[in-house]
Amino acid sequence: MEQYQYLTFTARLKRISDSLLYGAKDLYKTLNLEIEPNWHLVFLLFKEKNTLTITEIAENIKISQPGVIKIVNKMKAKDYLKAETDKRDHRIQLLKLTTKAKKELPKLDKVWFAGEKTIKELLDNNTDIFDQLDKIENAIAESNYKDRTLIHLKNG
Amino acid sequence: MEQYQYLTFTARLKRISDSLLYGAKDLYKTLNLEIEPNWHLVFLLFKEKNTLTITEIAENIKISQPGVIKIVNKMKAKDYLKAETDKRDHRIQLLKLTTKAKKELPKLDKVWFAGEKTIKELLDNNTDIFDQLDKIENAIAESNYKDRTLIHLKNG
DNA sequence: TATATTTACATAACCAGTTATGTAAATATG
DNA sequence: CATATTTACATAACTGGTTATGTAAATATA
Repeated sequence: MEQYQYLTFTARLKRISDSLLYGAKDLYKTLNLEIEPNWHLVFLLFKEKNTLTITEIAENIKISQPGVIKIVNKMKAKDYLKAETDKRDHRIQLLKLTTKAKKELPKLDKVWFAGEKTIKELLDNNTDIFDQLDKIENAIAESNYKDRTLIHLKNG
Repeated sequence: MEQYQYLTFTARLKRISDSLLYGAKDLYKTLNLEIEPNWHLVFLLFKEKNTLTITEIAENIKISQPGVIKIVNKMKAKDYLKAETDKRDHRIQLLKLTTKAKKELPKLDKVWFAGEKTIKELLDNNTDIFDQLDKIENAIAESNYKDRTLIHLKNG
């Protein structure tokens, strides 16, 4: 399949991201941590702001709002997040880190820092791929896969 | 989150691959095609060999064997693949393209070719990313995310 | 040749997202 | 000020993979 670089691109991205994801799950299990992959994205946001809403989290970590609800509910269930209703707008959940979360954060930070080192290593300290991913994301935002492909089909 | 390039890398790969995946689904639906994303990987293999087994497909398209079973079962249900049992080894399914598949293939090839053009466009004709993905895959194969991260944790 | 191991495929349970849709509260509009 | 629209969150159904485990057939070994 090596000759079909473009046609295998999407599946390849999924395979790599899956491999890192399952690796992280496995790591947390080995370390007896109650966290899951990608929760660190939420924790990172709380470094800059101590109250966040579902919508804010979704916008910032670029995961859909129902996706964020699932993450937040799991984090609540493990006592890492607590919520109170906004007094001025009862639709809004004001989310905060719990005492447990704050207490565990230094330990978790160490694990994420080690994970960051791994990614650096895997990328061989070459940051070019970030620019390339930027370009891809921007190009998709401009016109997505379906629209572009329909145009190519039309133009033969 | 822009400052956390490494920590957001995995989620980013998933997001891009998801976006391309859902785009392809949407495209096929619009074109009233009964195929699904990644089936083209299987079709591509049949260009070189007219009989394949589940295991062979899994090895070549680098999807797990249960994953391939799901794809193959769906392709059978849509009458794109047929199977007969190997007479010498009754565990083995010998898979072949159906008449319908062969008949539709020229049309499908056009769609995949257009999709290939889109990926080229999104990558801005820059093939560097393929080499970078190679490196990442090789590095993971050498030592995976979990093992590497445990070492980094240990070494402080 | 009986038993242990390996192989090929099948099934179950899970995973972390997605889209589509619903509900209730807040805001904008006629 | 009543109604329409928008917003924030919730829920359902689905996606395309994954890992773990099971089963039956084939092969290797004692």
